Amino acid sequence: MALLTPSDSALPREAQGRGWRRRLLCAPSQREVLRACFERNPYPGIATREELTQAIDILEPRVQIWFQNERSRQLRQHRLESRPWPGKRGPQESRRKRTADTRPQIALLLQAFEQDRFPGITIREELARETGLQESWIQIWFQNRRVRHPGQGGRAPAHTGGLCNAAPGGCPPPPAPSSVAFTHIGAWGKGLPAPHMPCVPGALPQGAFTSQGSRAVALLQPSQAVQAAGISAPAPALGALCWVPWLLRKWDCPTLRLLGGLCTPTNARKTRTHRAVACWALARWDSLGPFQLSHRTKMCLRHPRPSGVAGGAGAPGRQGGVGTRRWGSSTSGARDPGVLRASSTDASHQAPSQRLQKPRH
DNA sequence: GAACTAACATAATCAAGCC
DNA sequence: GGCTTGATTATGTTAGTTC
Repeated sequence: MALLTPSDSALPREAQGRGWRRRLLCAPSQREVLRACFERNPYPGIATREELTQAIDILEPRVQIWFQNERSRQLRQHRLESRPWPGKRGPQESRRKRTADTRPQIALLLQAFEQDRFPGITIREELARETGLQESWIQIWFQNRRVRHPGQGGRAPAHTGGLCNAAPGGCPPPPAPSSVAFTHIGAWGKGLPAPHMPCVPGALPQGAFTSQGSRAVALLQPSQAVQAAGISAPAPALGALCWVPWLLRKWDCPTLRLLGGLCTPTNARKTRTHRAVACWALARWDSLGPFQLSHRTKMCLRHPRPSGVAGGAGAPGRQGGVGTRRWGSSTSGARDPGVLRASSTDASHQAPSQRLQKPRH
C-alpha cells in the first residue's frame, strides 16, 4: 500500500543538512484508519503504533507524531467548546522498550552533538546509517541531550534567527561554587523588575544566553540579577542559567537542594534534585522586595512550565491558538501543578515568549 | 492568502536500569 | 536510594500543501 506521496518540492535546506523531514501526506484511507484508532485510544502504546505501521504503511515515528498532533487538535477543540477531554482510558498500553546499550554509538553522536545540536533530517539519517540506530531514536537522543547538557555543543537552531541557544561556542565554564549567585528567571516570578536583555546577535556578551531553543526567556546577566535583587554580594561571572541543573548535579551542594516539598512531582524522588532551574526560593519579587539574606542560600524548584509559554520550534511572535490558556488549567492529570503554579494565575505571568519578540527571518 | 497539518521544538515527567 | 537517560506527554511554532 504505497500511499506515501512526499512532495517533490525542492529541499534546499535539506541539501544543507539542516532541513526538516519531507512532509508525509496522509492519504484519506490512512487518515481514516488513524482516526478510527484515535477514537478508540488517543494514547496508543508501542504495540498499537506498530500495528498501525503495518496496516497503513506509515512509519511508527510518523504515527506517533500524528497522534501527538491529533491530540493537540482535539484538546484545543475540547477546550474551545468547554468539553472535558476524556483523557486516557482503559489500561495503559506499554511503552517502547528502552533501547539497549548504545555506548558504542554514543561517541559518534557526541561528536555530532558538539558540532551541531540541531541536526537536520539529512544529518540524522546519516547518523542513523553510521550507528545502525533508528533516526527517530537519534532525534530523541538529541532532544534529551540538549535539555540535559545545555552547555555543550554547537550552533543554535537555524530557525531561531538571532536567538542563541548558548553563547557562541557553547556556554563558558561554570564558575567556582563558592561564588555562585543565580540569575532570576523573570518569566516565572512575579513582577520582574529588571530590564530584559535584547536578544539580537551581538547584543549578548560572551556568557550571556537565552533560554533553550527559541524559547525567548527574558534573562539577566548575573550582575544585573544581583543588582535587581538588591544583593550586595559580588556578582560572579556566571555564565548561564543553563548551568544550574548541571551545577546541582556536579556540586552536590546542599544549599541547592532545599524545599523538597515545594514541588510535588509524582516521581519526586527522581526529579526533585535535578529539574531545578534557578529562582530564588521564597523571594517573591512582588511581595518581599529585595532579597533578604536568608533567601540567598535557598533555591526552589521551578514550577512546571505554564500553559501558554511558548515551547515551540520557532519564533514566539505568533499567538498560537492554544497559547491563551491560563496557568493551572492543565488538562493532563499527569502534570504536576506544584505549589508555585497554584499561585501563578495573574496576568503578570505573561509568557516570556509573548514579551520578547524574536526577529523574524 | 488563509486554512490545515506534518514536523519540530521545548519543559516536564515517567520509568528502566545501572551503580 | 541516587543517578542517568530513553520514552512520552502537552503545548507551541514553523513551514509545506491545498484550496
